[in-house]
Amino acid sequence: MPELPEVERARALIAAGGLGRRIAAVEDRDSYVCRPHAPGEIEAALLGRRLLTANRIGKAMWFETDEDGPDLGLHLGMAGRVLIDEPPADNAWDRFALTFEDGGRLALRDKRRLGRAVLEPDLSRLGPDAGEATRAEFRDRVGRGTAPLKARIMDQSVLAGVGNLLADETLWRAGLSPLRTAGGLSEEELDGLRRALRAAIRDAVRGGGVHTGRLIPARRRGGRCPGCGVKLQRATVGGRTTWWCPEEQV
DNA sequence: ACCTATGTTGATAC
DNA sequence: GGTATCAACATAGG
Repeated sequence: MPELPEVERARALIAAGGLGRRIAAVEDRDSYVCRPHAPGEIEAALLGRRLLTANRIGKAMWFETDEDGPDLGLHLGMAGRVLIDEPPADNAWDRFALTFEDGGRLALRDKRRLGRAVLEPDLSRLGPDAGEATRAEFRDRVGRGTAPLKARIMDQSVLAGVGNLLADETLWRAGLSPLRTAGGLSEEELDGLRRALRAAIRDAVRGGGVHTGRLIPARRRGGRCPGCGVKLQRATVGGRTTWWCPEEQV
């Protein structure tokens, strides 16, 4: 699930219901999800503090804490979700959790364990948020290199937040082939790509996730272009399964 | 049983 | 430096 739109919803959930509550306990026993911290380390740093702010760049979230405490970083990985004030999963899928003094709870529920909880997260290698990059920034960063366009927009150091599904949806909306060489796009094409990306993000945040996109339901065997009805093409591009319309995406 | 697939990221090799 | 590949994790399905 989690690409930029899902992460934004998780951030908003925490902003609305997770701030200002005093932390009474921390479940940080999963030393893979909490690496490189040892069990108990995150707990020791956060006990008695409260989350003050809920921030996001791309798919990365972080929260400042009071009393000059460390920031807490959360990443949803490939299958993570944030839950607030829900009972713990009986099956051990809650890989990290804060229990508040009032009895409530904030949990990172993640079967796959590819999510992350970490103190003082390193955000230095992230590009600008995919929804916030200015036109000049976007032209400059996306419109270079010899990698296929899809790989370029999914590179988190170029632009933060675009995942596999959002990439396919965006390229479809923009009418651009995922196979185009990033550096070969015109300024007009780059501007159009930026517009398509911002619209796809806006729609997905409103709709509840990137799955609510127009192309996404057609990304399956025999799927057809929602625009012209031709059979979608499938291939591996940038290491990820990619679907696109061979007619409309040039 | 065995192979493939799946929203991510990181290390590694060319 | 940029790009490509594989591995990390767990589960589902053909």
